[in-house]
Amino acid sequence: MPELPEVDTVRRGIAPHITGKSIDRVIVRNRHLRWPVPARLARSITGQTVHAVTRRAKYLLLQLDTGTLIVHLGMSGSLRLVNADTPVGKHDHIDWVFAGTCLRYNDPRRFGSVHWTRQAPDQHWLIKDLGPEPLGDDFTGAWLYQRSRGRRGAVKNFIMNSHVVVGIGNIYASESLFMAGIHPNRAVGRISLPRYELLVECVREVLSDAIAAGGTTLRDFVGGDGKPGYFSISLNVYGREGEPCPGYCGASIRQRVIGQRASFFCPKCQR
DNA sequence: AAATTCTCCTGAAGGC
DNA sequence: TGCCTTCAGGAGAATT
Repeated sequence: MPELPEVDTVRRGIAPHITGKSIDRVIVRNRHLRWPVPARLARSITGQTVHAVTRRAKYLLLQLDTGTLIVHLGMSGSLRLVNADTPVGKHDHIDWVFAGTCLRYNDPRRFGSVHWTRQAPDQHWLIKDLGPEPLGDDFTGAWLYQRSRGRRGAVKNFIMNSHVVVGIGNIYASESLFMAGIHPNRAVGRISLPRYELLVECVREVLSDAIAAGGTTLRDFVGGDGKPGYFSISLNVYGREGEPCPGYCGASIRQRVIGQRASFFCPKCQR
């Protein structure tokens, strides 16, 4: 399931191949995604040039002449660069055909989405209320501390809340909290400012390491160059229930469900 | 307001 | 070519 590093890996993979090119044709084979693909999509954007490929949270933003395509990969979506004559596979929903290449959107589980807007992307309803980027200057320990006052939830749910900070999915939430030595179930109101400052640094390190390495995934993810984005990044705790803590503390990694999601942690190192 | 639950969907995994 | 059940997972929507 693509997390922010995977989405950014896709962005970097496709951008050089489509930036500056015009969309010759749009083929929508299956409109059924999380929200229906706009019926007038092809008519709206055919002939327009891609000026930039950027990212906000896990949304990919393709800036065209008169608006922006907002693409989300859900948990099983992928974008691949193929030849226009590459045989169409199951769950290939959309082609954006350019001169010499074709951007193909595939999403077996249909949790992804494609929107077209003439608004500034920051004004779009999917994006306007999102919290700060985890790698941006607005994401600070002071921000987390301030936002956590008077709240009672578990810190893992807190940092996965897109109104608090975007782009931290289930895998990297567990990894960041392990690195920071904070128990995922700890109440947000019972974490000090210095610990939030440490957590921010750990989130940044985990995400930027993953971006540098090309993104992590468990399955389904395919990079913009058509190669699997999968790489054996050393996840310290995620999926490692029962294994020894990488901190050599002698304890073993535990799993429990927090906020309906599997969470992995060391019961000794994380408090 | 904040917290919790529900929802979409397919394919993988596991039991038999 | 085995069939059936269970379940994960992003994140907005609905509910409490």
